[in-house]
Order: sequence, then structure tokens, then C-alpha cells
Amino acid sequence: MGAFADGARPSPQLMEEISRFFRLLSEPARLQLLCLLRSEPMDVSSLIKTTGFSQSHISRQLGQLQRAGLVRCERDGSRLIYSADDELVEELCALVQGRLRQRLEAQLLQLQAA
Amino acid sequence: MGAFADGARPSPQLMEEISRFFRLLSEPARLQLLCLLRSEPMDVSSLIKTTGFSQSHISRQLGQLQRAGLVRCERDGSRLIYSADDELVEELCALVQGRLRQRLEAQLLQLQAA
DNA sequence: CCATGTCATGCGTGACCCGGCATAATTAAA
DNA sequence: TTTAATTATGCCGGGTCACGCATGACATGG
Repeated sequence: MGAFADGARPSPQLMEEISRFFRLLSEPARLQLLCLLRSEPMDVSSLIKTTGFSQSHISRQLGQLQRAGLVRCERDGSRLIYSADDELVEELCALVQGRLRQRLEAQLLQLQAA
Repeated sequence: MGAFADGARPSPQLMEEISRFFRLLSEPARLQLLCLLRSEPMDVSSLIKTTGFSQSHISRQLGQLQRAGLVRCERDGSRLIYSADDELVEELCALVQGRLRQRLEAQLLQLQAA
């Protein structure tokens, strides 16, 4: 809180780090994978069947998410079970979704007024 | 809330829209402009002096933020005063910042344990 | 050991976008 | 109207990154 609301200007380095995090969520594929793994841990093959993305693509995106600490994986035989036990992404998405809704409602009202 | 936590899979379209919003915040320049305008409404010239970015660059980023409804502007003589009266971005940044902190602390503990 | 299934990774391509330069558009001043 | 100031926009080079193909690394079953 304190880093933005008060008079102190936020440091560009912090902005850079925060924006890097947002960048992770700026890709629909990654966001979709995150939400899927939040509802249920899955291995890569299941993710391929569910999303239709290629195997290499999914593996890469999971790698990025893992390096950011948003997902983790454990072996089960020859398969790797990925999971996401963090609520942060859902909170962020809920806030954004609320804003999108409220914005569409405003546009609707504006149309009705005309 | 209901769109992610329960069993219902989030629609790809919604993911796409939400990710588009995150993409806006994935650029350090835009995030910096947003935070500056949150603390105080400014015109483009002041933003140039404060950030050091080029005029065309700032104008473009402001355009994107305006189309997304994150900033608005009003004339004052020949200048355009931009302002951002939305708290959403600060909430999002605070959440992300908290996560970055907590992650660094975890790494620190891990180093001390070794 | 060999074959199979699972996942990661190097390589190449194409698309998107940042960011600056030059210029147009709009407005105030002379 | 002409000039200067302020902001927006067309154009383009360059960098980043998504995305698929092919291959490599690893674990398991026969």
C-alpha cells in the first residue's frame, strides 16, 4: 500500500519487477494453464488434451510459471504432476474481471441514455 | 470469485480479455505513468520531464491506458491534463508486491538454512 | 538392453509491439 | 492569418516472444 498511495514515487526497479509479473499473466495460454491447475493438479498429457496446445508450448509455459513460483511439480512414475496452490492469481483475476464487468455496464447505460 | 474457484472451467474468451488487461500493466513505462498520474494529475510535458521518455512514446501509452479506461484527460488551455482516479491498479500492484516480498524472504531463509 | 511413453530443449519463423523520427492536427497567441 | 506550443499519428527498425518441428534426456515395461 504505502509504496504507491502516498507522495513517495515508486522506484522504476520495483515497477520493472511488478510489470514482469503481470507479463506472466498477459498470455492467455499461461492464464488458462494456471486456472486449470488451480482447479485440479494435472500432468502435461492431460493439459494437452484439455487445451489443445502443443506439447512443447505447454512445457515452456509451465517452465516460466514454475520459475516464478506459480506452479510446482512432482513425479508420479514417468509423469510429472503439475499443481498450483496459490490463490493470488484468482484474486487478481477476480479484481480485473470485476472491473471489466463494471466497464461494460457503464457502456450499456451510455447506450440506453442515447 | 465464482468463475475460477469452483469446478466450472473459465472460458477462453474471458481469459483472453483478462490477459489483455494484464498486458497493459506488463509494460514498465505504462505502470510508471499510471502511478505518477495516481499521485497527481499532469500534462504530457510534465510527464516527459519527470520520466525522460519521448513525447510520442508517452502519448501512445496514454492512448492505450485511456482506451482501457484507466486514465482520462481534460483540456486546460492548450495542454491536456491526464489523471487516473482508479484504485484498482494500486490494489493489483500491492498484491503482486506482497508476493514478491514473500518470495524473496523464502529464498533468504533457504540460504540461511544451508 | 530395447522399445515406449513422457517431458524438456535447441532451432527457426512469424507476429506483435516498443520506441524514436518526422509530420500532421489542434489550439492559443501575436 | 501566421506563428509557436502542445499533443497525436504514420512510418519503420529492432527486439522480444509465442509456437511448432524435430530431437534429446529420462523413466518405465517387456
